[in-house]
Amino acid sequence: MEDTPKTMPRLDESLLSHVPPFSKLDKRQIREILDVASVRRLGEGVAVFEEGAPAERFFMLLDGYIRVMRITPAGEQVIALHIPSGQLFGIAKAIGRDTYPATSVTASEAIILSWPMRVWDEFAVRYDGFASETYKTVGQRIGEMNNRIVEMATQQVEQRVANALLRLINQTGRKVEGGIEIDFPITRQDLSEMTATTLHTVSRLLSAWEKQGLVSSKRKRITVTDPHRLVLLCRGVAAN
Amino acid sequence: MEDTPKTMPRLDESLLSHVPPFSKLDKRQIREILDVASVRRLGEGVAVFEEGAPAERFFMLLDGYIRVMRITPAGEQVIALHIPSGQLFGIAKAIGRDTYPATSVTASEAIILSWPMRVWDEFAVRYDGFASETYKTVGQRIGEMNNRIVEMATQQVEQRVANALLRLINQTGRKVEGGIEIDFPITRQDLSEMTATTLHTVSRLLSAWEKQGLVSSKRKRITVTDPHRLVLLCRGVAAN
DNA sequence: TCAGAAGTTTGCGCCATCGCAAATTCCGGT
DNA sequence: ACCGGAATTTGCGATGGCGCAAACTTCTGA
Repeated sequence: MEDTPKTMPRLDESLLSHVPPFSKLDKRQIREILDVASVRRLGEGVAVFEEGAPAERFFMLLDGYIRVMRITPAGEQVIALHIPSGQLFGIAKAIGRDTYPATSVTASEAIILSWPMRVWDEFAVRYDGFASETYKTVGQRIGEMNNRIVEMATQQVEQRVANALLRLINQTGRKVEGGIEIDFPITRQDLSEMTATTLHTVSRLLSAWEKQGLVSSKRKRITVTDPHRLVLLCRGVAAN
Repeated sequence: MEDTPKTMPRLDESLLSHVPPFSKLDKRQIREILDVASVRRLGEGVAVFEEGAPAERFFMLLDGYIRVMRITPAGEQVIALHIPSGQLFGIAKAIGRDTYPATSVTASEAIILSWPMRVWDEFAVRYDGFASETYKTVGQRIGEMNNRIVEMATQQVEQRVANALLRLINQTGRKVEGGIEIDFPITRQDLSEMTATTLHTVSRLLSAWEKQGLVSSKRKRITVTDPHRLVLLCRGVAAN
């Protein structure tokens, strides 16, 4: 990702033609949609919107990764999920809210389209499939959150971290020689904020797994070399 | 609740006139809606629908409480939330799903209206405010789940249980002499499944709090006698 | 009225995980 | 090439909360 510096894309119809909420539309309609969109290219670690702010725009991630998180009164961060490219986000309107329920930050360099929230209803009535597809997205996110809750309630740290890694390589994995790499820079700290543990514990786990040949990692980079055995860990099967 | 045996209500317009998704409608419209509804009176602990089942109907809780939960492969239960009367539930359609994402069970005696899911779209186009209000409900649930995740990630057991109690008395509390009682039967086990801990730990906490005059409890009944001091506990302030 | 089931309380030992601290490695900037 | 900050690793001690077990209480139904 951040290895390949992004150039500003031309706002071409092909950009959106494979994105679910827009995929049923014809060229003219996509043109209309792009005409009211803004594009931004952001570096890593840049906030797109903050929890509680009035939801004035909604977004679509063209390239890169977005991290959605919340911050506690005590200042601890909890990472809720990562959004891969091709998804809408900040769609407060779809859940009847007028403020953003969480903060979102770029997890890598990213290219983002956005529209003023007021065109939402217009899109919903004018473009067939737009509303229903975005509700599906909401449904998926709810499902993920649900799983997250069950996971945190019933599994222990090792399994949670293994799960998080697998989810990351599923959603954002890139094949490299020797395994599948998480496609954006991620620290032990980040991983700990995704799994409700500490960076120390994550570090210990990764070290142990590296010794056993399950993963290999550098600074801010993690490659899963043996996804299959990692799956076993998730089920609570001890890795010998 | 279960102390006052419920009688089957007449399907009267006034039943729905104060329920958000229907509150903007006139009598004739509510009449139409009731005409296609079924009513059921259920005892405590009865399943309304099961996770994964095709979402053939959606529901509205007229009286009582519903517990929404998931069951892990290992058979552990995790209680996601409680629904108070006056809310729609099982609204898979609103999140673009065709199966229920969780199991729901009556937490008390309950009276439930339901409609076949196929009338959903009809309601959405025909009745002003129906769709937008249900999306708000979805938004609220997402907010609650989010909070739950943050809570489990950052707080320890004592705070989580205190939080759960406060949430319960806010949503379902009933004033009694000496405090606010949770309005449906709830066991230590239930509370532990809401807070990702064990019934033993919950029992110990309640005992300790009872000694300090924060709560009083009998079998399946919990009364919060000093909500204010319980709030302090949530913030991590040690009791006395 | 009694027996069994269901729910609750409490003690005790253990261990997964945290918290703190210190050392080490890596990387970007000048 | 070097310096300083960021990220990572690892050790060690403390402990919150679990798991198991046993006793007790409260309900329900026959």
